[in-house]
Amino acid sequence: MSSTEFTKRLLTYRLSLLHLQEIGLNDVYSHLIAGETGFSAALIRKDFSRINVKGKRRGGYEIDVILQAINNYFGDDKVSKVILVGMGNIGSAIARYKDFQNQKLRIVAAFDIDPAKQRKKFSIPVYSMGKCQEIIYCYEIEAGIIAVPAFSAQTVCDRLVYCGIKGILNFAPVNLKVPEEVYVSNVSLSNELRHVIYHAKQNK
Amino acid sequence: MSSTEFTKRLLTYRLSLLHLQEIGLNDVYSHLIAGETGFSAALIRKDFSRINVKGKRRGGYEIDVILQAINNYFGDDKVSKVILVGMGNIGSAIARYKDFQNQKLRIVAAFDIDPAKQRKKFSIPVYSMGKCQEIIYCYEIEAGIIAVPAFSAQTVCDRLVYCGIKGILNFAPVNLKVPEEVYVSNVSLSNELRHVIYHAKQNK
DNA sequence: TTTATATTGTGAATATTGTCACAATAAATT
DNA sequence: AATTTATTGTGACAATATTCACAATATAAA
Repeated sequence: MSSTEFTKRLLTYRLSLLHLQEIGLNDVYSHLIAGETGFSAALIRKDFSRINVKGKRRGGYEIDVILQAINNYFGDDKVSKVILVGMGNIGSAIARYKDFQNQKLRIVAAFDIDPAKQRKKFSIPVYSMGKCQEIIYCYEIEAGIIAVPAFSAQTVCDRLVYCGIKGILNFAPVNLKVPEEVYVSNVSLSNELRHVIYHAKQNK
Repeated sequence: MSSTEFTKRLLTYRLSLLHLQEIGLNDVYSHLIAGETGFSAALIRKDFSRINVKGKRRGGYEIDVILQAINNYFGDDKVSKVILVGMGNIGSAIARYKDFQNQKLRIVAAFDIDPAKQRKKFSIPVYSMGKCQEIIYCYEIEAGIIAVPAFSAQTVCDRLVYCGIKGILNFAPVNLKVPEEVYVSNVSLSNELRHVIYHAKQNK
C-alpha cells in the first residue's frame, strides 16, 4: 500500500504544475517545484521516479509528462462520479462547488431526508435516501460525500457501505467506523482550524 | 517541532472521546480508542504519555483527564478568534457552520469585495478588505480562513500575512506561498475527493 | 489470601520516510 | 572541441514514527 503522504504530494504537485502551465511554462526543474510546494527537490525527484517520470539531465521535466503520469496514477482521464448525502449548509455548498467540474469530478446525485430540499432546484437532482441503492448501482458509484449532521453520519455511512461504496469523504464531525475494505477521509473543519490556530500560536 | 500527524491524532482522539462521553462513559482503555479511531493501542498510549496523561494499570484512562490534557496542549479553554475572507459559496457555508460554536472557535469578522455581501445579513459582520488590518489588530487575530477564488487567493494571503496573521486555512485550490513563520493548511476539496476515489478504486 | 487476569508504560526492535551526496550526463560556453 | 555548469537519478545514510514485547501493577476472582 502506497503512503498517503506520497499520494497527497502528487496532488499538490499537480495543483502547482497546472498553475505554472497556465502562466506559460512547459518545463520545470525539481527546485522550482520545491519552491512552489515546500517539499525538498530530492523528494520531488524521488516521487517522480516512483511514477516513472523521466527528466532530462540538466534539462528538467516536461510539465505535460508529469501531469499525464499523475493522472495516470489516479487511474483516469475519465470523469469520476460520486454521490453526496446531506444538502444542508455544507452539502449545498459542495453541490455548487465549481472546481469539481474543471477536475473531472462529478456529483451525479444528492440525497436528503427533507422533502423541501428534494423539490428545490439545485444543479443536481436531490432524492430521498430510499433511492440511494438504485442510483449507486445504476451509475456504478464507488465514492460518496457525507455532509449530514453528526448524529446521523454513522447511520448514513453504514447504508452507503451496505450499498457497496468503497470510499467516503466525511464532513460530519465524527470518526466514522467502516469495514477494512472501505476508505474514509474525515475532514473536520473544526479540527483543521484548531490545527492552524495551534501552529499560528507557536509561530508568534 | 512536534509532528503534524501527532497533533492530528490528538484531535481525532478528542472527537471520539467526546462521543464516548456523550454516550455515558467515564473511562476508556487504549484498545477501545483504537477501535474507535483506527490507530494502534500502543501508539495511543505513547501519545497519551507524551501529553502527560496517566492511566491506571488495569484501570484505563479517565476521559475527562485526557480531554483536559488535549485542550491544554492546544493552549486554551478560551475562545479562539479567527477571520474569514470570501463570502461566496464556500465562505458563507463556513460562516454558518454550527460546529465552530461548540468548539469554542469564533469567526469574528468576514471580508468580501462585493458590497452586496457586505449589506446582506449574516450572523457575522462582513466588511470590505480595507477594514482588514484594523480588525486584525483590534481583535488580536492570529489565524484566518481563505475562501476566495483561486485567482485572488495569493493576493489575499499576502495581505493577511502583511497584517500579521500567522496561520491560514486555505480553501482555494492553490498552493499558497508564505514566509517560513506562517503556517498554511491547504484544504483542496477536489484533492480530498480525488484521494478518496483513488482508494475506493484500490479497494474494489 | 492467593492466584489469575487485564491493562498501562516504555525500552528495544523494526519499519518508514526523507535527506544527503555524488556519479551520470546533457547543455551551454569558451 | 574542450571545459564548465546545471540538473537528474539514486544508493547510502539519517531521522522519525510505529510496533512489539514485556515488566510493572492494579483489579477481580477463587
